[in-house]
Amino acid sequence: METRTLKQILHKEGFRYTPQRQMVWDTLGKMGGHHDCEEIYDALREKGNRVSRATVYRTIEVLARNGLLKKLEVGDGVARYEVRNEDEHHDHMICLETGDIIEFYDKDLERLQEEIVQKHGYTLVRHVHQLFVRKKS
Amino acid sequence: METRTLKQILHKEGFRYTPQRQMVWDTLGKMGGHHDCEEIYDALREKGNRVSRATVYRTIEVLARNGLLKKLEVGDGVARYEVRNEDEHHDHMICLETGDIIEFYDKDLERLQEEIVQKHGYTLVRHVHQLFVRKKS
DNA sequence: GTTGTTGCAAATACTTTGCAACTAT
DNA sequence: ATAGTTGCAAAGTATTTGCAACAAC
Repeated sequence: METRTLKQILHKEGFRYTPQRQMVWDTLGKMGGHHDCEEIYDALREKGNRVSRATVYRTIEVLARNGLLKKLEVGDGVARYEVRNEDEHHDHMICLETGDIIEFYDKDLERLQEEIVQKHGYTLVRHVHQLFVRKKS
Repeated sequence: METRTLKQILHKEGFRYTPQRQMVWDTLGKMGGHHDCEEIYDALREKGNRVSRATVYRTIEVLARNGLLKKLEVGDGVARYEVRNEDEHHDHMICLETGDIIEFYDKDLERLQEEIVQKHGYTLVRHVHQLFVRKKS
């Protein structure tokens, strides 16, 4: 149940701990939800932090590579990120009317996917499951 | 069991029937599988057809909008397209080692998705389900 | 003849990269 | 001191768009 600090995690992976990385991480944590780099960049600048877009992109990449963030691509050409919660996996439901992104998890669904993949002689590494929906009329 | 020609379909939707659109459609049909615009463009030029990239992009868009093509985005920033088969739906399994795209369909999975969406008060419009896999070792 | 379509090149949108200055270790 | 990181602007990649010439209806 050890909660490592960002500094510890970065060091363990051979990366350096910098104020910019901490800022990006903190901001993402405070924002919650799913955000693209531009939003993160704007949020940082608004709070008076001096960071470059390039650093945001690079930091996001480092954080995602180390499992701290989860990348979400909805198909509009913009990558969004969310803080990854170790012990909680979920997929997304995207409302076509409002753009809302709703998280969901279904045990049976997860199991079924594994079975399908196994049946084909593969091992499941990760998956993307997005349900594009509309409010029930 | 009426198989409409591309010409008929386009006309019905208020679009014009042009040799370029027919070429793109034919090429996609002959190629089979999943291809991005550049591949379609190249295939066309190799066969001596004079088409512009812009027309390929625009034609693909028209065909996809009218349900003739299915767009597939794997997360590498390139949209791929495949000829849509009216009465056959499938999802994709992407091999991380070889890049192979395997199609699969599972009835239970489809049903389960519907249930989940309903449970949240929505209607399922479409979905993206991609399983990123690795050959069983 | 009208209006949609094409081709070209320029523009766009998001993301990546080269490089010199800088900073964590 | 060394090697990774930053910021900037420039480059990249995939895709879209303005517009004049053109072709479908």
